[in-house]
Amino acid sequence: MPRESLGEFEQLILLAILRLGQEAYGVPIIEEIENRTGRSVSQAAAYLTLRRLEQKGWIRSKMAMPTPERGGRAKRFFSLKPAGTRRLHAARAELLNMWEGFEPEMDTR
Amino acid sequence: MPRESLGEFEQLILLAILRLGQEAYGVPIIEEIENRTGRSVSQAAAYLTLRRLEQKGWIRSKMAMPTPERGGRAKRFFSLKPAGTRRLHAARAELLNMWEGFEPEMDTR
DNA sequence: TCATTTACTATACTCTGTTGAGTAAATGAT
DNA sequence: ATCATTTACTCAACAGAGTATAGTAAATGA
Repeated sequence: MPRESLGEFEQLILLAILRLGQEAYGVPIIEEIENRTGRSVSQAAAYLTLRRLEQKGWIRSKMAMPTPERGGRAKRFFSLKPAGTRRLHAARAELLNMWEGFEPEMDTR
Repeated sequence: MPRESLGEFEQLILLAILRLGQEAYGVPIIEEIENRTGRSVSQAAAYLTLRRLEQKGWIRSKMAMPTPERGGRAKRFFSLKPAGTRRLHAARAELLNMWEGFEPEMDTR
């Protein structure tokens, strides 16, 4: 059985979906994480994690029609399910509580 | 080879060490995480993660003398090494960037 | 001497993260 | 039409991180 808490990368994926809203499909999700964290994200890692998150019931997905542009294949769009939003919220609350009062130390390297 | 980024539980352990300062040994580390996150932490999970973090060079440890109290065995005290502080800082920065502008959505439920 | 308390360890296993390569379906050029 | 190119997604194998169950070790107190 999967664990209740979010993995570190799972959390980034959920946050990217939250941020992207209607535009949340594989490629922009990867770009969003790369742009905002500075790390590089492989497609395989992203899509596999997306599938696992869907299996756990934290996100849902739906295929869309292909778009008329070069290489414009059909996209699979993702959105958060209530359970996923709750997990994200819980993960944030945990970290805020752990950081509480120590933000200054953190910011001065 | 271990990965560069912090695992989800590793991050909690490092934060507990940061918070506890001179008092950072196994038992209080576990209690700090339990009290601030509400989840239960097994001793095995904590000590194993501590050992792995030390092997990676992110924390250091030192055995202290036993204390004169019932069951007062020698404690192993932990402290952050510069590399660990940097990883913690980087993990926080990544999440802040991902959350940026979306805190309100997160707080409403 | 032995039960009790505090602190730490061993082992095995599952879940999560990462890599390297590959497939599929669209358009554009010749 | 055919084939290179672009965009989007998939497979399979493995390494790393997280968890559970159980147990050991070294103190004190009765």
